[in-house]
Amino acid sequence: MKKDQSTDVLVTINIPQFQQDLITWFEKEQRILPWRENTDPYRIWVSEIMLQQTKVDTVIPYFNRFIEKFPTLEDLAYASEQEVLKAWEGLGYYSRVRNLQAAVREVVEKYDAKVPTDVDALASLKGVGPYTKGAIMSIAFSKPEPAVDGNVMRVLSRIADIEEDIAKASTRKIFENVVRQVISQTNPSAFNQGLMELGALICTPKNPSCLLCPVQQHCIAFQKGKQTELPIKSRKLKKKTIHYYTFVIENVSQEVVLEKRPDEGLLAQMWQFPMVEKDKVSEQFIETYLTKKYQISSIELIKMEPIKHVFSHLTWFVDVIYVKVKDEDIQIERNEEVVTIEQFNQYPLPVPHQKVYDQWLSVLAD
DNA sequence: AATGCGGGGGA
DNA sequence: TCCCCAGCATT
Repeated sequence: MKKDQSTDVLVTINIPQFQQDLITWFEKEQRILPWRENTDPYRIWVSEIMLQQTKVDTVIPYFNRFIEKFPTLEDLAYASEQEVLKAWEGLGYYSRVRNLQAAVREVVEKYDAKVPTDVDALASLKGVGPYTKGAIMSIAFSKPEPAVDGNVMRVLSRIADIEEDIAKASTRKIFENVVRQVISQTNPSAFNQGLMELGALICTPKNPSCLLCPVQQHCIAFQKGKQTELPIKSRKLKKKTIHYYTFVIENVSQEVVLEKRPDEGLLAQMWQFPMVEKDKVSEQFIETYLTKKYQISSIELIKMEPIKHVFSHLTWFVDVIYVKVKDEDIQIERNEEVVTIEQFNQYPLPVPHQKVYDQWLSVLAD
């Protein structure tokens, strides 16, 4: 059974009062954040991409370094992919930055390096979805477009007592319709940011601070005492696990082998210590596998600390093996390189392999 | 409509 | 442990 959410909101909320309460609170209480220094569309854009599924505190240092390195849209467009990936190292969801650079290059070519103010042009850019489009339109261009993220769905589900499952893709549109009805036409930027800031600071997932809430008087869930029961969110299935061996293959010159991951999929185009699924190589044949693959004869294998790494959809268990090679030459494949310690900072590594790298360094220090 | 895609922090 | 986080692309 479905309620008519549109009517619900309209008859229940004093919209002008709600807008004023929210905006006044936001203007007064908003956090000082680097991307709030101005409304440069490029900076807003970068911040919005970084903030996807990522907390503000995590983003801040990345944003500052990124903008310092790529101050303008054109700086980013002309940078090398590897340099850009390196600037994103550790932030996760790396396709975000590859899409961002592709989009920025398109803006340089098609729109004279100006972020398009047209909604559809903006939405057509790689990596710019319904949320990011609305965020840029409202924050950078002051246009009254909805920008519905997880915060907004949580806040509005409580304000308007909406019981739709926010885990479902189709639910976002319901909230966009709600926002279209209640958004401030005169200050859509502060309104949208206010909803999100409220979700981050007051209307939190657990233990919301309703007594401090600037829009408490508008909140149906609070009136009903059911604020902790909203939003409704179905949970998802268990993760898969994969077991790997990874090898720190060090030659007599204290260099190691790195391999580049494929162009698509998990951790695309990132670098790692050579890794193989345990299914493919049983423990007793590791030495055979290595000597054959790298065309070497004299090696010593030393077990290091295993690593567990949890992704959003799967878990890696990685056995780390330190391989000291006595041979002069190592035969490597096309996607591999032999790297010195000094060169390491040029290679973007995912976090689990940064941990391997740290282990290797501490061994060398002994 | 469902799934793949990172990583960190809080309860 | 599980959940959550200023989501998007692909199928």
